[in-house]
Amino acid sequence: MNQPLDVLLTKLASIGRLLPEYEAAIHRLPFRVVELDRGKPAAMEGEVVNHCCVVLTGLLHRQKHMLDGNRQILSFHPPGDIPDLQSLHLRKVDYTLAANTPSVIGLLRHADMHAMLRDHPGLTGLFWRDTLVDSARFLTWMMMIGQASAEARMAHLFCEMYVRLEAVGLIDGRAFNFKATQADLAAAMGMSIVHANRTLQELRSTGLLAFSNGVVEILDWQRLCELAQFDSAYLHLSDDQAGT
Amino acid sequence: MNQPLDVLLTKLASIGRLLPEYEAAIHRLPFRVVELDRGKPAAMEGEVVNHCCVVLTGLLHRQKHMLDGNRQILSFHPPGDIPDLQSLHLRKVDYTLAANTPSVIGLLRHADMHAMLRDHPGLTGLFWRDTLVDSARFLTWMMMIGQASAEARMAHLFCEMYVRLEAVGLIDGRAFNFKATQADLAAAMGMSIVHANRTLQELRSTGLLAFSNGVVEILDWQRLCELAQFDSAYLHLSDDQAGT
DNA sequence: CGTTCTTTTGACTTCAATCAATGAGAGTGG
DNA sequence: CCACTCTCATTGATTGAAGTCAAAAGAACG
Repeated sequence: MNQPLDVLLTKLASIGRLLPEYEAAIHRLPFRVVELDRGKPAAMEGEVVNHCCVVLTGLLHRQKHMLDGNRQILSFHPPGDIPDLQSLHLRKVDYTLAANTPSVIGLLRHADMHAMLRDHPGLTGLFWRDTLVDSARFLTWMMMIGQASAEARMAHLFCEMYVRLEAVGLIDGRAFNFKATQADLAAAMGMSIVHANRTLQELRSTGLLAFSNGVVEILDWQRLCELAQFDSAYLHLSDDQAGT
Repeated sequence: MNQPLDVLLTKLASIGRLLPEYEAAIHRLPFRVVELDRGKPAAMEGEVVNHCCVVLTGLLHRQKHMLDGNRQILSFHPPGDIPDLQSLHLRKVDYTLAANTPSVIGLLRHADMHAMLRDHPGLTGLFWRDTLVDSARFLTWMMMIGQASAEARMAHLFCEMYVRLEAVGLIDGRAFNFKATQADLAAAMGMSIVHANRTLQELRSTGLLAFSNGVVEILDWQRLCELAQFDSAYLHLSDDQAGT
């Protein structure tokens, strides 16, 4: 059965135990499909929402603006993610969620999700866990932005995208799609566009990766991880799924 | 009734609706009191835990180390916080939780908490919400570290501490205890110690605040907020507590 | 009181931001 | 099909913010 929400199931299975009962419940969930052009918002800072969205294809990102207009990209969201799952309990969103690439999303009504979670408390734990993994990624990003060199930061971002996309089967050999512009990368890593460009050139010239036209190819995973000081533990893929 | 966990109730009430039924359930929760000297860890990076801790007095912080030894302080936790609440569903912790000030904490066994949440699904929502507010703070920190000037970052930290401490009644006039060293502030804001020192001097000399011997006094809240571009919305105090 | 931790200062260096152009490609309309 | 416009990537020159190094001065603590 090839249904739109399958990628969500893959994602959930990658971070926890997904019982057949839960799969069935999720497949019963009503959703509305929406297409987004690049740059178009799915949720705006300050808005109060009563639905969340699951990424079906494409790539979304969250960003937050300072009062003076500067923006920080907080995270990227490949298919399978529910970037605004926290809106279930924090209905006023405090970031902008936008399409980084032309994307297709599915809108899930809070009411439907609450009903589903009420009937399946174990699924509540899995969704909660998903928001916690989200949070764990922020910890690592914060550490990288605060402490790592520009080169390490940039390398780390590519490492993370590689591992996360692999978890949902979106890696083709050693290459994957990542259409973020250099301005996006700069906003994500807290550096200027010019510096992002030069940092990328550094990574390319040392033969760690290729990146052009929105396609990344990892050329030396080993050295890339070393440079990035990358340890995928923080993504909590298939580690303790203990539960009670 | 003046019980050790009262400060936890105050904290929970500040971010959501705390029913009498929930208060009673929390007061029935068994816990073990532990005292921590400054610097002593309550949880270590990589450890698998089966309890979490509620801060009763003092101040804890979370920090994460890069492979090369650099550390980033991720958050500070005044009384009422459960800094490692996420361990309920992410049992392998990926940060170190340590006492920033000599502190007293209460250890809560996961098993007891799971049992309590099973009996009170609405309380599950409130605890979930707490972890989401935690996460929302990371978003803002990340934005500040990535985009703001050193002065704005530092000012923002003091603004946040003020508002959070006020929510649990730990502000004395315009002053509050905050015994972090300048090395801690530097590690929290992603800057060098020397620069943290100079940034603090800047804040003092412009008459925005006083800070010495672990006591902060806000001298000009208005201007401090402006400089920090501080907007407390991200702390989600008493905003939408909608639920289903 | 000596030891250790923390704060502060000055001098110097470097990483990264800013400013200012120039290319390179993709899409549009005449 | 070719100008025209956009956006995005790239480069060089310059400036500036923040890091590093080193040392001194205070505080805190047995």
